[in-house]
Amino acid sequence: MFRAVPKDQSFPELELAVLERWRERNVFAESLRRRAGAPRWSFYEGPPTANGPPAAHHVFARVFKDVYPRYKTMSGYLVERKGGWDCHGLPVEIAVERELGITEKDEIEAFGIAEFNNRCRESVFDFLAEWNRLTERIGFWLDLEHPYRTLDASYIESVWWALEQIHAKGLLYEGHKVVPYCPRCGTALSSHEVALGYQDVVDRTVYVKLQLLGSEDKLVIWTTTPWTLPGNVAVAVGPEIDYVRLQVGDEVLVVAAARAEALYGARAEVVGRLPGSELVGRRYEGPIFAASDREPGGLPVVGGDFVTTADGTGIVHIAPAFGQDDYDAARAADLLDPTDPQSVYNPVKPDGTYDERVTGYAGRHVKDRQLAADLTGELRERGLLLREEDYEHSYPHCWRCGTPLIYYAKRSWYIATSRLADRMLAANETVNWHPPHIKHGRFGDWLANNVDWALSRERYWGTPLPIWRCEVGHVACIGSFAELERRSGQTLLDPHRPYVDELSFPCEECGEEMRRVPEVIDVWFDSGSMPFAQHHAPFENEERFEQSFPADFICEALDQTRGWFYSLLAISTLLHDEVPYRNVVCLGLLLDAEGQKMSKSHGNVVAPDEIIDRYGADAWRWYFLASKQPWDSTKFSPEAVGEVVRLFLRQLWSVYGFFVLYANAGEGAAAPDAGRSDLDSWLTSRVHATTQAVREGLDRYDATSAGRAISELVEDLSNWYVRRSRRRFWDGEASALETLRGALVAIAQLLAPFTPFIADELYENLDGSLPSVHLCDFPVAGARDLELEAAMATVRETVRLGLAARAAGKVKLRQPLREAIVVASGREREAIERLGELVRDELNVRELRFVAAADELASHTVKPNFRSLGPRFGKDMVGVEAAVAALDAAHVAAALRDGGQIAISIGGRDNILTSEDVLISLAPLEGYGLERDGSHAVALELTLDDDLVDEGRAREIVHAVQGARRDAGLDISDRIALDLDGDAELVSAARAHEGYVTGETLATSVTYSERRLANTSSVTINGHRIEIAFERALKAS
RNA sequence: GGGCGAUUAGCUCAGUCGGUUAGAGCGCUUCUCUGAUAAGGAAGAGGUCCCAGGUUCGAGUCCUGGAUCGCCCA
Repeated sequence: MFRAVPKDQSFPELELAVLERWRERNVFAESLRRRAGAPRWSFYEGPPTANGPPAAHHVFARVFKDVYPRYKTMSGYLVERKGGWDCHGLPVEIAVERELGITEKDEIEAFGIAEFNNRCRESVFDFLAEWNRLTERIGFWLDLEHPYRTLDASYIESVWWALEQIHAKGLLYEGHKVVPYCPRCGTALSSHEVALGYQDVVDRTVYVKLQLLGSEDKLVIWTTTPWTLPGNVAVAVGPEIDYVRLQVGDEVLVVAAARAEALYGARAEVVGRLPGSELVGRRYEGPIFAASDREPGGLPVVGGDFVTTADGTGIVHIAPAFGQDDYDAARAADLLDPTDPQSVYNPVKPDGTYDERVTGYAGRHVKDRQLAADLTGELRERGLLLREEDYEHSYPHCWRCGTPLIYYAKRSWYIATSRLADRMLAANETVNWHPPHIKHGRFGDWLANNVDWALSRERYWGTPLPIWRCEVGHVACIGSFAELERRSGQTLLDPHRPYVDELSFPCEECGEEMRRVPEVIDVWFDSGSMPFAQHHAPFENEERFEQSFPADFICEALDQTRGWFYSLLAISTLLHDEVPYRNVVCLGLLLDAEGQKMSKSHGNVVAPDEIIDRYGADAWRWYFLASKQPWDSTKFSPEAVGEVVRLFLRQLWSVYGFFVLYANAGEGAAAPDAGRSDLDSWLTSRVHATTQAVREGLDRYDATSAGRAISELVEDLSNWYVRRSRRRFWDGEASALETLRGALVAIAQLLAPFTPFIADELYENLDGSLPSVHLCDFPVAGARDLELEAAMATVRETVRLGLAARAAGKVKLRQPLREAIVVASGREREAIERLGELVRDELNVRELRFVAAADELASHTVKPNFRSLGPRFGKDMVGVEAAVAALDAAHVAAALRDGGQIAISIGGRDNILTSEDVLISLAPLEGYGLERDGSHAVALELTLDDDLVDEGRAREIVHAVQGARRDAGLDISDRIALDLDGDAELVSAARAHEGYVTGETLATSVTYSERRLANTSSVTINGHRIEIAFERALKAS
């Protein structure tokens, strides 16, 4: 006996029971144990930060992180799945700042770095329990007991090792980074802080004329930030851009041709043209503003690809201290040494005032309201000002104090990744991206435009940069705790600040004391180090690193192209010159039902528990996996998950319940077995086809098509196999039951990676030979019977047309009809004849009659098959179309139906067409009840005789009795004593088909008009009344 | 401003190598079937495949330009 299946099973409750079973049987660990020694398939978990609650989009990612490892495990691989937590970083610090009610760095230092970092250490795991609970609840199998944590000393030591390796290769240097900077607060802002403070402002912009040395010409530059002009060291032109020389009054001005009209209209005369490349290398009179440390003379014109003609003049003023483009352009032109911070000319002090070098403006604040006017005034007096105007644009402001930010060069430690850009691009070529456009699109572009990795952060809660430096400037990069302790002679209690900062040691070169630099590193370097750092390699477990590197599979959302996808690749390339992952699934964003990004501030965040408690984890997983391709953004609505439950899970559950009901009911009964039917063979073939499709889908990381293939199978199972096999189940036919059970077990195995709970429940009850479906080997597709699959498709099409004909003739399905006339011949006729019982039964007709041609019922039309003929005839298709149209359709249909050929003449040459090349369709003639689609057609004989009417009435009576039985709450196998009374037409029909009526209703006796039985009901059938009375009879007959 | 992606029925989405009359599910209307089914079946309504050019015998599909939306970067 199988365990009874509750019809209204709550899936969330079922899942909790399955989870309990997994725990008891230790199934996840067992699934790994059974693959010990098997080939490895490596998965890397991209670590989330657990200082906030998990949300819907985390579930989305975790479902995709789960499905492929489960599939690969069932397919025979050892798939270890070590969890991980990203622990450091500014978001954690900000959460603690908020908790402490502070916003400034000096407040943190006053509070104490040790205590501040303690708070961070605790805060980062505030929601750990919730993450662990949700991870388990959604069935994401991940080793949560031994996760890697980026704050652990062992992890940090591995990161130090990596940095030391990079330093040893000469790829770690101190340079400048131009960062958004608040001159009032004296602090740089991170990108998300900048995003908080954009405002539309009107700025005064100026056009400045610069005398080109050795020429009469003057270059015209444009800037929205006049305060940066004292920092000018060069101007940039686009080498590919065309420039014009304009005669304006007695001056010749040079601007981009594309800007000339916008700037001067038709007033200026073009007196010359030249490409930007001819300007590169010339010099202009500068510096623009006098400075005590700068000699008057010439400054260079450089080339820059970033120069556009969208606004301005096409000639860009370059102040490397005040813009990243400027900095990069100056560097590219060798105007500064990236490893020497002093080489960046920066006349502005960190407090936002000019230093003493700037003649006449020292001490003035760059955002002083009067400053721009004063600078402009001086330019006007010196005859350099061409024009000034207001310019409205969006500009970032400090979110704390509202001060306009300036872009300002700060010292920063860099990794020279740009020197390895070619290696990273080569590595990227070997990666299998899903979707593929990421490779050469978003990610490839990012790599091709690679700039050095700005590694350092002037913060507290992070992996400390392991660089010690002496007063002289000698640098030591420490790659292990042991080395640090050896050199310092002290014990390292905690590698975090402030403890690590307390260790110092003499410089090996000059003997001066070396102290650690104050910075911590970018958290992306932490997580990108996980391939080795998660195992504390190379200090220990080196073999575990080697076994798991590179990852076969990683999966994260699209925003990780600049994040983890990059940091993994960069670090792997820096250290090993190897690609760290082979397959990447890159998920789109999760939006709300209106298409808005989910965010706390919008208030449209969906709490995972709401969905799980209402519909269950399987439903949600199935929704994510099978409803659409995951790489585009997904509009998520809870109702859509509910739809999945109804359409897929309930349908599957219902078939499962049906099986158990009849398998248990027929237990012990010696049912005659007619053997496997064509329907059984068809179902088995469909299972094999689906298995093949699921494997192919999952092998190419396309869970969506794999899932849809399973949907179609369950659909076929429920709406065709079971529907057409009811009688056999009722009779307890062993081969039908066994076929259905086999199909359900196979479906459970196919579904295991997708909906692990319901799959396990089905397997447990229907098979159970292993402790869990997740310990099974994934099914392997057996041989398909393609001929039978095609035949069944023809039959189902025939049935569909027959039902349509019934509907058109307004004849109820319970009313038997004499015959159906099917237009079919050859292979199609064979198929329908072979499975004729199905067609007769489903259409409720006594006979099937075949006509080879529907000539009496319909007329033929023929059209060329463009798909097959197009490539053959190309331009001549117009002629082909005409030639085919000119053929006698009935003749063509007859000839081709028997496997013949026809000839058409194109351009004086005969061409042979086969049945492949011509599409035949039918148009019904007037006056026939014919349903047709393409070349298929079915007509019904609608005339009824008494015999048919009686049989129809008998079926109606059976239907009524069954309804009464159900209403009385009888079990399906209860026997009854039956009495029928009422209009003579109905009673006589029942008498005429007494065997049928009693057989169908499990009546052990039937009487007429005696009315001695308990349950009575009255039913009207086609205007006639019948009284049904029955009571439960003893089962023994 | 730059890059990437998307745009197909009221909604959510398929649409293979360019090929015939562009599909499914949901929702809606009507009918029907049912002793597993909260299901199923039939019919109907519902389409400027974002727009404009181009290539082609033939374009939802390829190319160019544009619009709108989203993401990333500046």
